[in-house]
Amino acid sequence: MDCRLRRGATTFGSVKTPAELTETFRANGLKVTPQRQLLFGLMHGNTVHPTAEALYAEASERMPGISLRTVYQTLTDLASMGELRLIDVGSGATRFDPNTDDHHHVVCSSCGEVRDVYVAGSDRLKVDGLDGFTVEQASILFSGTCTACAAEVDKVSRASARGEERKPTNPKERMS
Amino acid sequence: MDCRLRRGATTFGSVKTPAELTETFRANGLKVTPQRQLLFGLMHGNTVHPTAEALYAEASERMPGISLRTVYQTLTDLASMGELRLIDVGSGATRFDPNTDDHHHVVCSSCGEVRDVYVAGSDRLKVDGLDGFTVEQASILFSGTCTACAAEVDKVSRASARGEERKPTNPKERMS
DNA sequence: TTCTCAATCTGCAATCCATGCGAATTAGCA
DNA sequence: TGCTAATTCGCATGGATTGCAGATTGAGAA
Ligand SMILES: [Mn+2]
Ligand SMILES: [Mn+2]
Ligand SMILES: [Zn+2]
Ligand SMILES: [Zn+2]
Repeated sequence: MDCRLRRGATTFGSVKTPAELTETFRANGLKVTPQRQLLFGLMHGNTVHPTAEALYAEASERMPGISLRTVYQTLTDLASMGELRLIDVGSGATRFDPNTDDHHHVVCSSCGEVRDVYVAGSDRLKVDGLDGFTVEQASILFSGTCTACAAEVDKVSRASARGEERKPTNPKERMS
Repeated sequence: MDCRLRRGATTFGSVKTPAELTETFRANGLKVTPQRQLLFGLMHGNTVHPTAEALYAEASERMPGISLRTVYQTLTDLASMGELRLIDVGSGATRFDPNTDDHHHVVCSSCGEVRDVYVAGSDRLKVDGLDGFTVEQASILFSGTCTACAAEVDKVSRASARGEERKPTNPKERMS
């Protein structure tokens, strides 16, 4: 199937609904607690690739007192059941992704935004140096500048050309 | 040029020698200390993608008393001058790579070994979902099993078939 | 060569992210 | 309704990296 077809789809691909996750948890002998249900809901259709801390912040609004420990616990459970992917974009904290399709990511080196990208032909890459390695998986991380940040940079450089003050930079960044 | 030509080459590509790095440091107004020279040497031609701790261990043998802080400092300096690449294979600690060629990596999910791979055609990938993003860089991380670990697994499974004990697993692993 | 001082080194504290642990609580079932 | 294993939660712990400041030193000046 052409990956492009996925864009604009009204469903969330193979992503399970909170109700389905409830089923899955019970089927695996795990209890379904209010905390877990809340997190099922927060992750469903979530495309921002949040960190545990970010989810904890959201969860805390709806359920004051929920612990960060429980957020980590539940996310780990979901991941070990294959309902969630752990993403590392090199920004320090692990990001969680309910999209379990075969896809990759772009990260904005300015604001840290992470988006899904679908890559065609990644399995046909000519790779030299494997030297016996049995490759089971490939993950591609693109990095660059999102449209919003590009606009911002543009605005700033124009302002700078007018001799105005420079705006402060945004987040922390590492790995060339 | 065909990447394959790089294999078995007698030089280290664009990698600078310790002497050249000394030049570069002085040219940038940085002092050349014994600690830095030691690290220049330890990194030159180093293909294992060591962590800071690993380098610290090596460095400590030749220069007892050198501090981990200095190792980090020097590696960071080298990286910010573009003489070193920071690699994140998701194993927790950043790995340092004197190979500044355009290349990618394979990591063995069993023993953690990291090897260079040269990928042809990565710039011709069909990527969907970029949605305005300006991509400046793509890094591909392959993961799988190295030949040594594959042999080990094979040996173990054969032993297991004979009813013997199973060997313990190796390192820590995360991210599917 | 000696002087001088900014750059560097080192040890330790602090930070961030994540996990271990154990007492209190609770979901799910009899 | 009551039982009990699973879960929650707060706190301690651990790994990786950076901040800080006093002691040390490379390298240009005299
Ligand atoms: Mn994703
Ligand atoms: Mn490399
Ligand atoms: Zn951005
Ligand atoms: Zn291996």
